[in-house]
Amino acid sequence: MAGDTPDAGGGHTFPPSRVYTRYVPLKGDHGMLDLKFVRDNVAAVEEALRKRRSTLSLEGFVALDRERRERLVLVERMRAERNAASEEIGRLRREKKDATDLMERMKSLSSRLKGAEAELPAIEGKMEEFLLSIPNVPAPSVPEGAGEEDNPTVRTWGTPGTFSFPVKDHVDIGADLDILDFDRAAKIAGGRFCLSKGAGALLERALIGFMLDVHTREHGYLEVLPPFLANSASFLGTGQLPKFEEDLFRVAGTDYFLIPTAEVPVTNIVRDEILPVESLPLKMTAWTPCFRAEAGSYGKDTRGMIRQHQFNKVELVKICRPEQSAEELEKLTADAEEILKRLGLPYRVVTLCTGDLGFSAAKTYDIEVWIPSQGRYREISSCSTFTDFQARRAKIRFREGASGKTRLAHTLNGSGLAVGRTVVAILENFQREDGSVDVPEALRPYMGGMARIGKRC
RNA sequence: GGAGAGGUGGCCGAGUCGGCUGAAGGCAACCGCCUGCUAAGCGGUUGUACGGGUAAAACCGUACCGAGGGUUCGAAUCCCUCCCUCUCCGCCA
Repeated sequence: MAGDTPDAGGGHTFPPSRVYTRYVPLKGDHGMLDLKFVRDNVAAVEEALRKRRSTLSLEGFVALDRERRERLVLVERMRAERNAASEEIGRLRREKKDATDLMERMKSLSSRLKGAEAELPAIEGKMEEFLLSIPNVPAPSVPEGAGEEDNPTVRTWGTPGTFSFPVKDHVDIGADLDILDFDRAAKIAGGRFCLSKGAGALLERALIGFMLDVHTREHGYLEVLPPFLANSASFLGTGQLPKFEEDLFRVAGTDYFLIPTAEVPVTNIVRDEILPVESLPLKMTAWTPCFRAEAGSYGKDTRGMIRQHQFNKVELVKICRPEQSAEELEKLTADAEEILKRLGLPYRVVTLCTGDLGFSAAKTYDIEVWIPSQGRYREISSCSTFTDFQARRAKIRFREGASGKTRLAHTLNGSGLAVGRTVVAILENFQREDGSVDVPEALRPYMGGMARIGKRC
């Protein structure tokens, strides 16, 4: 790469783990995430944290903020004095007059100023770290609750089928049909990986094509194919960093992380940009593989392809005006649901309660598909609005036509859908007594007309 | 990997031997004027953040010319480090 200077090791130097591209505030020098909002709404933020069952406390932050402002006033007063004197010196010298007296005095002021300035970064660093760790404030319509069990069901579609024979799970179905091979995947990579073969691989590819086609041709999304690795600044923008590095795979010795969702590269397409208002809502869809470390989920869903280190997903991302975001979330969720309807898979939609809400989200609908072998619904899509949370971090703005003012956009995203889990749902819901699986009508054109997956001969 | 060029405001683009440059000039946008309509033309306005101030404004201050550091009374301008982009050569899907 041009401009790089080899170090002693002959390679590039990247930030060590946990050191990220510094948060760069909006054009400012020492701006904060939403300093004013937090300062002016301490009670509201604390209430939001309580609802989220978070242990974070604003205590200390308020004092830190006061201290910062006191010092800032001091520093800025000194700078003003210095600037005025410097201008005076310039004038004197242009008039060929002596300025050594003033210069001497400024020399001492300048060194005192340096001392005063030196105290600020530490305070601001602490405040910044804190602000980056505050989760988004839940939307007013989000029900309060402690966890998963408190998520209310919004609606249910379809009826779980009944089987006149003992149902098999997708692992057995896949093994019997020789289309899923977890043993060899483990040999190649390890646990939580899958190798699809024959109709299994075709099914996965068909689903990706089907989903993308519906979203681009019928729902008006622009298809994008982004990088599958992204840098730390991008992850900071969408909120996966700095708090959740342990969930990510990092490429050793680099600033690159494997994306855990297309949300990261796609939302960051417009990072640091001011968008023309008429381009909103911006709707994009992308297929990507997703990579997740799944640290802390040991023993959970170890069997099968429900929880993998790598899985395919078709993602929906929207960038819109604040006034549009509530409605756009409903539409986005409906767009994801449409896929399940066309595939004929029974599902329900739940609203995540405050205690179950993700870090960056203000409101989330989970779409859960029926899994016969488990006798319950499992998440297959998660549709969220982040309000201006990601936009603030990633500096995604738009210019209001009338006032000419820039405003933070709202960002949303949702799976449309998780492809691996869709494969699971299809295999299990459409299995037949003889071990074969019916291919949903909508998918057949994408599978060369194949109507049923049977044993290979 | 080797060699070179460059990163300035919404965009393009000047910045001389460091000082009066938040930053010329142009475009775009907005507000007036002019004009059968449109186009052209004329005049004016238009960055962001933080802090102070205000009922809210006005207003005042500070910072920001890729990022970080240094020199200096003073840096877009000088020095160092890093990042990124572009061009050519090499290698490669």
